Amino acid sequence: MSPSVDQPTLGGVLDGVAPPVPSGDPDADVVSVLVETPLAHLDRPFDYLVPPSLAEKVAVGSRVRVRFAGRELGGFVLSRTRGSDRSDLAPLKRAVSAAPVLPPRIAELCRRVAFEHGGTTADVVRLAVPSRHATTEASVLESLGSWPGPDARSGPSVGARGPRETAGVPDTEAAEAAEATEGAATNDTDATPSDPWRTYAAGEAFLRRIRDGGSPGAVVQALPGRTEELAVEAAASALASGRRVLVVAPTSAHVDTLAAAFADAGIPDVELMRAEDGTARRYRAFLRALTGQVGVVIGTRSAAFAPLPGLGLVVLVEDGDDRLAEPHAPYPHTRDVLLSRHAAPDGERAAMAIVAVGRTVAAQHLVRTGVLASLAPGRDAVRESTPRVAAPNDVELGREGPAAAARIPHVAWTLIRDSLTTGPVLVQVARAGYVPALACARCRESARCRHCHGPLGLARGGGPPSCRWCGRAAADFRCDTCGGTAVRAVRIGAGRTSHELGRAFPGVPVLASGAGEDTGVARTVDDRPRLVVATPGAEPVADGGYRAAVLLDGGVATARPGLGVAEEALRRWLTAASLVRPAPDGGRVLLLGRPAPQVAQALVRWDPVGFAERELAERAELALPPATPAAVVRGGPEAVRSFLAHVHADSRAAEVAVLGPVPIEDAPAPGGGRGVGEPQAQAVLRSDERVPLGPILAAASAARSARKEPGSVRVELNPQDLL
DNA sequence: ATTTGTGTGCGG
DNA sequence: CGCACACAAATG
Repeated sequence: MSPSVDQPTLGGVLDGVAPPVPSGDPDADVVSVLVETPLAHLDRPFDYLVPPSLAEKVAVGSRVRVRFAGRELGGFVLSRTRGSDRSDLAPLKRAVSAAPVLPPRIAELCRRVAFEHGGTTADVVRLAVPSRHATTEASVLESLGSWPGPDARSGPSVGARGPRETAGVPDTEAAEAAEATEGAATNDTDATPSDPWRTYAAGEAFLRRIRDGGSPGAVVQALPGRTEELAVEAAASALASGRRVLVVAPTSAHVDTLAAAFADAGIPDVELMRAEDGTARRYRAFLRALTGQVGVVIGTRSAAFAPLPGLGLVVLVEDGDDRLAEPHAPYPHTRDVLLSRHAAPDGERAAMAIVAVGRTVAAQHLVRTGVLASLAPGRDAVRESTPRVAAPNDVELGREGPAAAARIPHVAWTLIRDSLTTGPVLVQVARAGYVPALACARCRESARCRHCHGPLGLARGGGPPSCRWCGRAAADFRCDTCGGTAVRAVRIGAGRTSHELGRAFPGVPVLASGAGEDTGVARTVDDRPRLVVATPGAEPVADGGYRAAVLLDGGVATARPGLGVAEEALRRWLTAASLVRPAPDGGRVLLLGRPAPQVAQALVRWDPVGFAERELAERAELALPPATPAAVVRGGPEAVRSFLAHVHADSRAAEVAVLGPVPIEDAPAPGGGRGVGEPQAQAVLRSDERVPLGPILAAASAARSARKEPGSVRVELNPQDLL
């Protein structure tokens, strides 16, 4: 984010030398159209005449079809004016619909996001506006009477219990007026004590500012199980200020849980927006949000663009989850989209709360740069509401001796056995296929550690097989069952591990939960004793909380190469540990498998903020994102080379370091999985923090497009998987 | 990408 | 001079 840079403006007057065209009709009905062309150098609005026959069906924000470079393309009306400085305008070909699906504030949002990521506005609009569903549109139109006319300054009125409509983006005065006149009527907000926010020194002040129509921003470290309450209370405050609320979470399961919490709190007019809902449902939710019929939208990634009028608060839940990273160009992260709705000077200026059990390095960077405040609970609150965590080292595990019958380290066996007497126990394993696990080459029985009988696996970087439980290297393997000495690789995940644990704890029901498992993902389990074996992200919530959790594969999670691996490991452990009862109620967590000590300590001390701070400092020292912005450029060697040539020619790029290009293997070709085996190259651009990379990247893409240079490049800003 | 405009070369 | 082709620029 760099608000100080000059940005092009949608619908702005074209610069450059004006061609000597005669002035057109001063009364002509003219629209500025964002044309859906894939050409990067044509990312600017174009004017068209509105033929009288289409005058009624065309509105600002509506879909149209236009003739462009000889072809008929789709587009969106950005603005409508009388008269034009040129007389040779082409007429609109067709008005697709009167529905103003791309209102100016969302068009501006798309343009800003495109600008920051070096992509085109049309690409971002494709992410923001769902595909049209005519039947649904007709039914919503009928329930509404009519779409707002082109001159309407606000959407249609909302239901009696909904928030008051405010004109466009409500300014502080409008919000204050709403509060002054109707604040007392909505005081069911005050009837609900804002307990979860009292955990934070600045929590109540944060809520008060939202209620007063302000737009504070904060990153909040949530205590286990409190995320939903935090979101509900913040939303109630924004609604009380006469503004609307957007909540974005990584998965449908998160959305369901949040929706249930909002329903319990009696908050009306909540709409859910999820990618998997299908065209009709999705378009319906979108139109209801657009027309001001809902006060709160809760959704997954694509909901970040929800066109809520009078947006007063955006809440981002669990921002470290990789499902919030957009997989389509220009790859904007949900965090960046929502940040644009919070902090952009010409944006909607909504309040913002990033609520997560952990703390991402990216969020900590926003704290460090003063964009968002940091709210973290005190030590006492943490001790009261989190389980006791232990991460025994080799020595501690080694002292156990070779407990012959034990199939897992004695401490873990004892913990699981004792905890199972009163309720469910969670075992977190790495995803199937993620761990290169080993089996006896002869009898296919899984290869076992001779000390603790844990399963053997191979580290990613090579080296001898080692135990996934105690971490000891196993140089000389001998199969317990058949005496074979050779091993072979197998895929091992929740299913396999649950089978093994089932044998270790006969009579105990075992449930495997994971995306790649036959049994699928379970969302909840009851309070009865049970072993639950889950892969990260697929942990069911236990009624009453797990009595204990054992986190296997700790070393696998932290030993992989790559930026953000430690952060991701800690996030996964915290997520699993958050499902365990707090320490005062006996909750215990055991982290096994030789995790990196600093990361393990961050879990033991339950200190995600401190960890993120140290990680951020390290990234700053190494000039890595997010401390230092970086972009990855991938594609055919020639395409990458020409892209870099344009970057070098850009005077703004004087402070931009170019690393590479280097040949890479296995990279997916831009635009899909095709082109496997074609040579690929990668370069990394690294910027001085004051030089935003977005416009430089966009200019290089535009130049390549204008010159019809062959091939394509994939440009991604601050990717999670750098290195 | 497609169209439109401009320049150049060569045959007439 | 007129036409065909090549290349560049614009695309409303």
